[in-house]
Amino acid sequence: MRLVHETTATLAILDAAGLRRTEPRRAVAELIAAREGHFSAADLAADARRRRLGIGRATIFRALDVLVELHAVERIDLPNGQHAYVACRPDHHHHIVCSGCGRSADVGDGDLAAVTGGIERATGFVIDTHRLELYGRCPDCRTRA
Amino acid sequence: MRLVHETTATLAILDAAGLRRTEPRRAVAELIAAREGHFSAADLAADARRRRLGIGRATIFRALDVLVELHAVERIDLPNGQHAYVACRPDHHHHIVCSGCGRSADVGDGDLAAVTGGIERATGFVIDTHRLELYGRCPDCRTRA
DNA sequence: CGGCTCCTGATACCCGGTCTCGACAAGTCG
DNA sequence: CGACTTGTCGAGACCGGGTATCAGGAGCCG
Repeated sequence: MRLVHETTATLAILDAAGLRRTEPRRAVAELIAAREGHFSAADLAADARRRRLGIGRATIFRALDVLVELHAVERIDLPNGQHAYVACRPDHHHHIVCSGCGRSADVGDGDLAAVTGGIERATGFVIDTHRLELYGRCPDCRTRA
Repeated sequence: MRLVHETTATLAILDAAGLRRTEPRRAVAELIAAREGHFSAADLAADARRRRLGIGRATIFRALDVLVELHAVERIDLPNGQHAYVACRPDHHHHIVCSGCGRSADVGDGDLAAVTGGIERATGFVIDTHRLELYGRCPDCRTRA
């Protein structure tokens, strides 16, 4: 089952980073793996309370910080300006977020380099990093509509 | 002087939207025009206090809402996840933000349509909107370094 | 097992942003 | 000009995401 795989992978990442495998971090990793689409820290806190895990709010934020640091989770900005988190793979990529169900898919840079190159030439800036976020409707939500 | 032009333009936008030209809105427009680079609502509030304008915090947020609505100002997300605002032109575009001085330039979509088209084909999503934010160093900051 | 550290939960706190409310002033109409 | 209507204002309470603090525990190593 995918969930187990994902959480063990997360724990392996902890090992690799020289961090302790603690019970709360394991639990947070499971809560995240059990979610679909983007979620907020408050969502996870609510899940934890519902399951009667004795996990504090601060711990959830700390675990999220760790996972963001290790690129197992990323912070995204919804069109309305709110923050959310999504589980994702650890290399450089972008997200396309479904406005219907909230699920997101990872997408690569594609030919973005050509675009940024053109912008560098036009503006004289040297681009260090970029962030591309896409919003739309996933195939499921479209067929359902 | 650029400041005067910008604020009068902003006031004209208010008229066009059927909103009242009030003293506080005028003042906020001036504060924004006097700023370079991105700024936060707290920055404007501090400016207002320093100049002894009797402008409340809530009013600054309300004025910013109006200007965002009218596309005279845009909300951006800094790489560290914080929110900021930048004055900008009212059509669709993106921002490239200098990590040195904070100034930003507007850039067009370039060939981004090709990139998003490829992503639609690869993922099956239909893309409604996108947000591209670029971070780097402006020509001034580079020559200065 | 002993002990050093890192980690945790509770709680207070901070800060950006919103809501509410009584007062006020912009534009309107007579 | 003056009364009215209603959008807007400032103050301050409030809210929610996120952080700092701190005493107590759990991991891990020897």
